Amino acid sequence: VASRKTASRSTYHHGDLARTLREEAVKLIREVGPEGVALRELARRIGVNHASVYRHYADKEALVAAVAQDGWTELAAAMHAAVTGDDVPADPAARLVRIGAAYARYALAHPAHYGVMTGPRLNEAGRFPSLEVPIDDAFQLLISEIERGRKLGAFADGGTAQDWALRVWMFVHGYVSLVMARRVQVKPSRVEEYFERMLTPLVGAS
Amino acid sequence: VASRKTASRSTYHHGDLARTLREEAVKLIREVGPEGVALRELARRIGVNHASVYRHYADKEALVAAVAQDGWTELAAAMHAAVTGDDVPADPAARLVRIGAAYARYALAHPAHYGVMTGPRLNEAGRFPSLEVPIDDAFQLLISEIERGRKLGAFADGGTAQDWALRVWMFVHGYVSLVMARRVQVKPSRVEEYFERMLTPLVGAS
DNA sequence: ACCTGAACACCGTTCAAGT
DNA sequence: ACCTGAACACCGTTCAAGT
Repeated sequence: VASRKTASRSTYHHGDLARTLREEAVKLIREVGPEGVALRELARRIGVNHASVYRHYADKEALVAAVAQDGWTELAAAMHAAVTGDDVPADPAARLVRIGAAYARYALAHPAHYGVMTGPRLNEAGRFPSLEVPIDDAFQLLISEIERGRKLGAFADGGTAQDWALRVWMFVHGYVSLVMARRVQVKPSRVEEYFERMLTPLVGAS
Repeated sequence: VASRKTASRSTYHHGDLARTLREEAVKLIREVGPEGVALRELARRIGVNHASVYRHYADKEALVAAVAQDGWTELAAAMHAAVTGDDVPADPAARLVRIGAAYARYALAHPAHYGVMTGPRLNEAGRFPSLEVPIDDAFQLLISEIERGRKLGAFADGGTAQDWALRVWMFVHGYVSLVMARRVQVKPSRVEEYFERMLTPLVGAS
């Protein structure tokens, strides 16, 4: 047949509209906050009819869920990077604090995106199971670090490895939320340093 | 002059519309979530013209801020009640855990209301300074409990009393958020018990 | 003084119609 | 196969007009 499958321009003059929508949504969210995303405004900025969004996402919630998933994927990667490479401490508690600090840094560098990731209960009805994949990945990193620590005698009391992983997640999310709400004044350059100072006494690192 | 200042019916046939609006808003938020409040729907339920809302609140955000303030006032009262009366422990860490558990219980009993209280950065531009009053009240309770504990030798390391108060606030908000997002499965009747089990190892109570 | 009706500029979603 | 234009049922906010 005569159709050209390889030509990038042959599919759509914007290239990959689904991807363009997600990227423009991130920008819009950054400007107007997690609540203010509007599909019509989004389409206007890209230069397509607003109805064409529905060719790529079932509805607004589906687009938002895709944006949230992109964010969790990046956040999980940042957490992994925090305990990969040189100058990573060997002390289990210190490693855990590092991972939490990387989480806090990502969230506070992308506050509106983080708002979309944690704000609306997107997968409450099980609509977007793939959203859980990077979230589980991030959580599993905490679990494996804690289990590694337990073999070395850390995090012995206070319940299971999961209990400890949840404690860290609860604390870092609370930290991020309070800094974001300006309940604590922290300069952007001090976000990680202050996080380490706050969490360390709780997990007993030196 | 002939006007009747004392007759309750003479002012408005709904009595106190501002109050009615806030109460109906709480109900509506409970049904549709923190995002779904609509002034027109609110007015429809009460039976007034939607424009009359603007006689009592400058805009939607002002009404939401008033609802949030009502919530913080109730939450602060619940925290005070947790360390008032009989069978309140004397141990400083145990008292702090009790206050946190009362916070968690209130938040998880009124999840949508709590979402309004913590979700949008309502006072970011300093529009609603009175919103800070009950929030400061709640925070001061944490501070004074911690300072009391410090005189007895608790919370000695790890920074100032404010650092410790923030740690507790961060943790309890994170706990509430993760339970609300169903990242942890906790039966409503076990919310306080599980909170105590999670926080106690972090603050070193027996 | 307080409430109403109409108007304005927006939304999300659907669907027949175009190419 | 993919995008468009028009329509529908909603919003928040404003304002002249009613009582």
